[in-house]
Amino acid sequence: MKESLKIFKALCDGTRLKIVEFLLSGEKCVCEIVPFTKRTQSTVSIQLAKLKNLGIVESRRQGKSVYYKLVNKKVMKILKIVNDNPQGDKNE
Amino acid sequence: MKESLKIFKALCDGTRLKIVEFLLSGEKCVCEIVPFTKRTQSTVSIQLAKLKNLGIVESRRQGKSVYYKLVNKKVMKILKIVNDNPQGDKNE
DNA sequence: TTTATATATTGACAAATATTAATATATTAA
DNA sequence: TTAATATATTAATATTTGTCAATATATAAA
Repeated sequence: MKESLKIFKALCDGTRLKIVEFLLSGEKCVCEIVPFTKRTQSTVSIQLAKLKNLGIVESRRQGKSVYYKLVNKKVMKILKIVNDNPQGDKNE
Repeated sequence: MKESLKIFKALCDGTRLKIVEFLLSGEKCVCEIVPFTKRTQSTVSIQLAKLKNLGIVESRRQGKSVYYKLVNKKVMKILKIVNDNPQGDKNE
């Protein structure tokens, strides 16, 4: 699949978008992500797996916990743009 | 719906992404978009309507033809980033 | 008005997707 | 080893989605 399409498919679901935006502030444990998203543990686990397959995040295990972090630079840039609130014009 | 989610939902389908990238080079007639995407006329028309509802494009009629153009600045910026091929690092 | 052309809409359908409960796996502690 | 905890996977289900053929609408030409 085209790289750009992969990125947009990764971000086009509310749960995944929320996860990725949470990860903007750094690596997070699944046990933190689940309550943040207000979804069940299985839902979050499934969506994390999709983000991983799409090359957006990476994970590492530490003891019983698994930590996820954003590894896609383009996604980081895109989220900055999207969350930017320009003051000059409506949408500069 | 959140603005960012709207943008990603707009771009997460192959047909819509192709249309939007085509429109990066300027306003286009539906009669040009259809052959470019290699989809049926009804499919293209439906996807154009979705892009319009999501605030990504606008249309104007001129005689029998309808022209569409990109009007979302953030989408333009995002597409530039996504289609950028950095040479320094894998993905700088 | 009638005909031709361009685009939009509808209805049907298959495929993809998100969600959850239940279960499995992995790790650590007892 | 057994029990407890954290995360992943599976199976079932409901919903959404993309596509197309057929039809409707709008405009212009004859």
